[in-house]
Amino acid sequence: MVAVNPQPNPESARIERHSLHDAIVTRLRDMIIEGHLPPGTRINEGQIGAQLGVSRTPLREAIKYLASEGLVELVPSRGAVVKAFGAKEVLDMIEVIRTLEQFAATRACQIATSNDIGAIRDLHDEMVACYRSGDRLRYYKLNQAIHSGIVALAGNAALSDVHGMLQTRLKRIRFIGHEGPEKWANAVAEHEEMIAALEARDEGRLSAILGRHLTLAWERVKDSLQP
Amino acid sequence: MVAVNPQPNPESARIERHSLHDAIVTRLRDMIIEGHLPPGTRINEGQIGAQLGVSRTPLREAIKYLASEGLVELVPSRGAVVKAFGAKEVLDMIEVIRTLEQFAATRACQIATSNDIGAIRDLHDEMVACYRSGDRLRYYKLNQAIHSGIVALAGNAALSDVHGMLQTRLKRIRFIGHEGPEKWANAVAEHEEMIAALEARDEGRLSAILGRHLTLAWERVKDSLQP
DNA sequence: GCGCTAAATGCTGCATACAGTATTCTTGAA
DNA sequence: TTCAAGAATACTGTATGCAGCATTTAGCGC
Repeated sequence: MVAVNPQPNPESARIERHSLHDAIVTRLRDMIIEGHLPPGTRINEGQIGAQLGVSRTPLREAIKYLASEGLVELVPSRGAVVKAFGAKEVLDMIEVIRTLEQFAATRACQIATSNDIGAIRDLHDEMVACYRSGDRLRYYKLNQAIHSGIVALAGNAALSDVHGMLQTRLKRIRFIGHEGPEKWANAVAEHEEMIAALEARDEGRLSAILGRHLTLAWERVKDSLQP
Repeated sequence: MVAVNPQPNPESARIERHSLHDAIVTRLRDMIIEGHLPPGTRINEGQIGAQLGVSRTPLREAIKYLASEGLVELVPSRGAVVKAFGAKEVLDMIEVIRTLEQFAATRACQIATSNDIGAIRDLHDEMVACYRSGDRLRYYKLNQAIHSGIVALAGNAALSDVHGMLQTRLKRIRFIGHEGPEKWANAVAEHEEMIAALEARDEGRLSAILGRHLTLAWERVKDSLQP
């Protein structure tokens, strides 16, 4: 059975010995995604370090890690700034994600077990419940988990890896996305179709729906972006 | 015109102010790719730092960067080890690369200018010359540059980004690949077809050839891998 | 009052120092 | 000889200090 976690935490089974590094990376990443550190912000090492209660050294290491992830940009002699994505860049990312998810869909329909698909279905049902109750944050996280989950069904670590990376870069932007109620309803309906196609193991249909879904995701966010 | 560099160095136009970080990252990466630091090796910060003539601090930051790139693995309290890829992982990476390159091929045939394609052709011709003269290292670098170049023709930064990342992880392995003379000859012939399809802007054919090419790339390397 | 220059402040980049943990070596007994 | 336990060593993880660069502010001429 393939791992399907909301938090793609590899080896979450074993105890966490001690890893300040991971803690800082995760914390910083969340601060960026949740908008505490808006795009364009210069990261002041002294200030953030004091805020997190750590010295500059491990903080700097975490920043370098996030720089490689593409969330921050390293400017020589001026530190790191939170990366800002323009409309074209976002569209590009979405198109790559579409390509990856469609590839994943094909594989998933071929090799996924019923249990695997059932796990996705459970996530979906939970997500629909959040939709009905208006729990936006939780809905959003489950939404991401479903997409990551389908990708995970393909059983390809490299695929999950790059997909997760692009998804992370887009997280802050997609969070803005589902604004209007009717758009939100559409998104839920699309997901419903997705799950149905997955359960029917209909590669072509799943692929088509995913493609459409991401096109609509683009429609939802594009107006809130700078050129 | 899209950038087509053997070294995918963004903004190589502007002067390099000072960036020990980049220097160390590049150096370390090369040491891993070229096999100076074989997979499984524990990176001794003191030793490598002394060897490169830098203190541990910037070296550690570079290591974290490469960890995010997937070239090294961070083991708590035991530092970093050079990541070793098994056969399945390599196959997975190749399949993702195939997906990405095929997507790129479609776009490239649509939007690339004749100049762009001419640049790729030049790289190819140079590569063939290296093949004839037996300049393996240069051949290898040009080979990578051609693949990166075609991807770059799609004009999608995120695509180039993830493709480059996976290609980097595979570099050391692919370098082992082209061993036998007849296999090498095959690879060159495939490339010839690729360029022809690109010049004809034949999306389908280019895509098919790229797919075949990567399948054969897998055939070339798979035997030299651990399970 | 406005623009330009220069001092002063703040921050980054790098090195070093120290504490804690893993690993290796040594010593002793079975 | 082999194994085990403890000491010694080596290395990682984190903090701190200092030098150099960027930015801001103050002073001065116009």
